[in-house]
Amino acid sequence: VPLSSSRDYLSIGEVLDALRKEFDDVSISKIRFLEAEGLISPERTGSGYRKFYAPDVARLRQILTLQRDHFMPLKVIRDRLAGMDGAGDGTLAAEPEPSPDAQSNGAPAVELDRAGLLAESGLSDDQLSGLEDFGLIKEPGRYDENDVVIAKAARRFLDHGVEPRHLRMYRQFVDREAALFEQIVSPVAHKQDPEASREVSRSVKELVSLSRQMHDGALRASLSDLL
Amino acid sequence: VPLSSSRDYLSIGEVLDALRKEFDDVSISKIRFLEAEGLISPERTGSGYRKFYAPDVARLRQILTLQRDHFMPLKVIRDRLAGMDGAGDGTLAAEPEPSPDAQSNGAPAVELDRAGLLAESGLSDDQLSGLEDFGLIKEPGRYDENDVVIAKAARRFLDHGVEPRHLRMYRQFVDREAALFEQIVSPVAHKQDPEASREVSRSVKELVSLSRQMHDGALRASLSDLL
DNA sequence: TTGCTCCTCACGTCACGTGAGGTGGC
DNA sequence: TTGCTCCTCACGTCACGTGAGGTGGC
Repeated sequence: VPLSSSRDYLSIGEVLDALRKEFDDVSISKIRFLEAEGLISPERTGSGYRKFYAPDVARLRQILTLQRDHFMPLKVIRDRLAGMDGAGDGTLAAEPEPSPDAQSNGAPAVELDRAGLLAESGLSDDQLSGLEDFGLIKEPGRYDENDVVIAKAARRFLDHGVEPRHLRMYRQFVDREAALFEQIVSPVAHKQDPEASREVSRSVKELVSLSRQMHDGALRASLSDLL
Repeated sequence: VPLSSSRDYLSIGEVLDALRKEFDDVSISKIRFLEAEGLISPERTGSGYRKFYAPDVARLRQILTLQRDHFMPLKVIRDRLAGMDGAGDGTLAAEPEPSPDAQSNGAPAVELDRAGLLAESGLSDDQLSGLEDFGLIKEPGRYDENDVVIAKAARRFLDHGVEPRHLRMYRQFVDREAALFEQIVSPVAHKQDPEASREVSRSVKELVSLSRQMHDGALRASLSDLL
């Protein structure tokens, strides 16, 4: 969106035009609502018109992404962005390296042992071993939230007569996807600064969301005569 | 869900249990809300408990499907179901055979031409041709809602530098999945009665939902170090 | 008898949309 | 000057969720 030479900000309507290609649910009233809720704070002209500078638009884009791709409610988005505002502006370098397995995003970090995963999923010991044999669960003795999702889905697949070996294709496919996504973000991932790693995380999250949509759309299309 | 021999209906809690495998956003308060809004009218016991007979559960399932898969607001669903109530109860035989591509479940049946799909997705003509070349969209000149989902996701993938040929793997994988699901339901699918075809549709929908969960869980697990 | 399930009714909430009535900018 | 964009403020709405206070069923 080329800016006119005499202005370095966008009006609310211009912001709408700039964002609606990316976010089909954006609206003027939504942008005003987000300001009323304290999520954005654009400057004003003398006569009260909102002025959106590049960082304002970037922040809006981030909010809309968190809503769309991570189903995050506004209250959570507000808290998280407030936390980032307080912690610095992205140019810090002196923070102690966070431990690799500590989730920076405040995820509940489920940790179950084998018995816990069996109880949670309803799988038998043998069935879980089958999933581990085919690479769907990595058998470290400690299982996280992804393992719970996988185990529960597998359990219900088994009810339909699907066997663990059939599920191997998920492992194979996901490996190919993950390799593609890693390749896509690798130019940024190899940079050292902390802003780069946040950008990688954002990109990967969006790619995961796109993957789900692509997979779902294609699968429904394939099966439309049975649906 | 096996019914006890002395009852031929389900309580609201039993309905919840029966439906939540298929619809993860169903709740007791939601079911009660749907009654308050006039979308369902279960009978009551002498003491006021709701009684859900098979047709009530079927109607609920239909409402939830229209919400989830066709993003239909309740007002529209209500009007549509009211129209169908007036037209007959599903046991008619004198209706002219519906044409094979007419959706039996009242889907809005999005139909776009090529220009419409391009406008809706933001893809260029060449990009859409690329998707068609790699089998993601079947180029009949008429596109449905699945094509819109696919095209929009593809558009955003392209923004990330993914090329149409990379997306071919979705086609390949989905073909394998679809073949597995068809094999699973084939014993029932070969029966002739109409109840069988409804059961096939229900099973396939659940398999699609399980597929999404399995895929999502495995992909997030694979990429956890980048998330 | 004891939980557990279910009931109603009022109110709350989340994320906006609508519309009246008015001012500002190229 | 004339549309067009933008402004506020009050109210509406959609789809539920919550919680109090109470009754029913194995």
